[in-house]
Amino acid sequence: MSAALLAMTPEPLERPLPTPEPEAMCPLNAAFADSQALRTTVDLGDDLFLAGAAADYAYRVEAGVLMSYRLLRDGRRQVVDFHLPGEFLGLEAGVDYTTAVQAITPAVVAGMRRRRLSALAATDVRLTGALWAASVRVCQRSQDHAAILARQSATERVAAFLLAYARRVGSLDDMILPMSRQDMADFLGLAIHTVSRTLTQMEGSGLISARSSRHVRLVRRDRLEALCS
Amino acid sequence: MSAALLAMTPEPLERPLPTPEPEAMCPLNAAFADSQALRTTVDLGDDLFLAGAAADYAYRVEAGVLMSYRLLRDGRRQVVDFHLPGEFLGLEAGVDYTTAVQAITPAVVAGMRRRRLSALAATDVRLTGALWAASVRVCQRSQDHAAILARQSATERVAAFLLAYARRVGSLDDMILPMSRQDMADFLGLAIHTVSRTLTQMEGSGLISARSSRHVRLVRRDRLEALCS
DNA sequence: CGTCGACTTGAGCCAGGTCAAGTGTAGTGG
DNA sequence: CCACTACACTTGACCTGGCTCAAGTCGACG
Repeated sequence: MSAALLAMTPEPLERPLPTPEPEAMCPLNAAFADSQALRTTVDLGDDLFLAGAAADYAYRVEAGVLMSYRLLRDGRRQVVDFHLPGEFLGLEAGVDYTTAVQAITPAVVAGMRRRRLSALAATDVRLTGALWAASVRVCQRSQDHAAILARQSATERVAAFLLAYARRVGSLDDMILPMSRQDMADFLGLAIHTVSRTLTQMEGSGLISARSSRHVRLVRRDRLEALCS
Repeated sequence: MSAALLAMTPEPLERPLPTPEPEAMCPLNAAFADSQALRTTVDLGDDLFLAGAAADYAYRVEAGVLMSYRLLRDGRRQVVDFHLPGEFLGLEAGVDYTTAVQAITPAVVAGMRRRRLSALAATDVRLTGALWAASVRVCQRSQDHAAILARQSATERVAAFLLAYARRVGSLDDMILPMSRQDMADFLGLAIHTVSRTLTQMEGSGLISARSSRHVRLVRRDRLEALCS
């Protein structure tokens, strides 16, 4: 555990990706690559699992994009995070999942029993470290997210989101946003209208350009960065 | 998705602590009880460590209350969490701490090298599990916190905070809040004035009674609960 | 070409932020 | 024992960013 733990670089929303380590090197990827991991496709809009369900499986996103979310008692929805290929789901769960996970594009995931993962981890220190490190990363992301939600203005939130997402997909210029405006809004703690207006303003002032509503290009990254106080 | 609505119980902040297992039973407590853990006192207002420092140590709070926080680039402060006796600090860090930790009352902590903790964990599966579980708990708390920050009104936030804090200290009726109004405000993502006004209103409508500004009594827990949508 | 869902845009309002005094209350020194 | 200071907290007045409500507009698909 020590080595993997110390080698870890928890990645805040907006920090260069911590060296997406060579697939072969990451014990977690290795675990999911083995024959016991079973691939499932998830249709657009379908839930992979629901909040409150027994957290028996962990998943690796093989293709597509998913979104984890919670529903509040009054029906409001809080999007916790988006999940891109290569990322893991459910590692940081306790006994039950605390979020639901839904596909926002058609997706493929590799699922693995968490018991089996635990069993493997019991004999593989590097895997243990990787599991812990994965939780740490989720934790950091969530704290970064909280900081944005607590204090930032609508413009700052949207700018931070665009930059973070661009960084995650490794996009150099333009990118497709797979999520709806509502998904973004529920992630950023804003009304859908505010997200829409903010993007329109940003385009108006030349920060971004939008080929279509889900296809944007970050024209002035520097000025967007400047917005993320 | 429809089913998710029914399944969900996204109790923010206040989910029952995941079995505060008997001290003797928890391998983490055992680890910190050993001779290698060294006790330190932290004066009120002093930092135990700063954000960005090398995360060499993990700590267990022995006495007093501490607070973890981040400073944003523009000087705004985000309080990430409060830490009561028996809780751990720094377990979920990566290479560096991402928050600073400050004592909001005089405090005593037991510190332990994380390398040593890792070494112990390498030969003790139960300790490994406990470490992981601790990260998971931090992660959940942080997601709950994010949900509150994203969507709740000032009144909902304050109510959720009071109830969660009461539950954590196990208070039946009244309790001392060790943190300043500003600390609360920075935790809840509100202006200090809003926190103050909200508490005044709550007292006005009989939800709480305040013997002094930091000594409150939850008079109508039921109605406070009702506020946490 | 019509329909439907996703998105945009406008108008008005209000919760909560800002600015600016006040009111305790705990030290501290005379 | 009483000023005097300092800091934490409260309160008021006002303003504004973002929410709500209510139409549009756009694009995909039959």
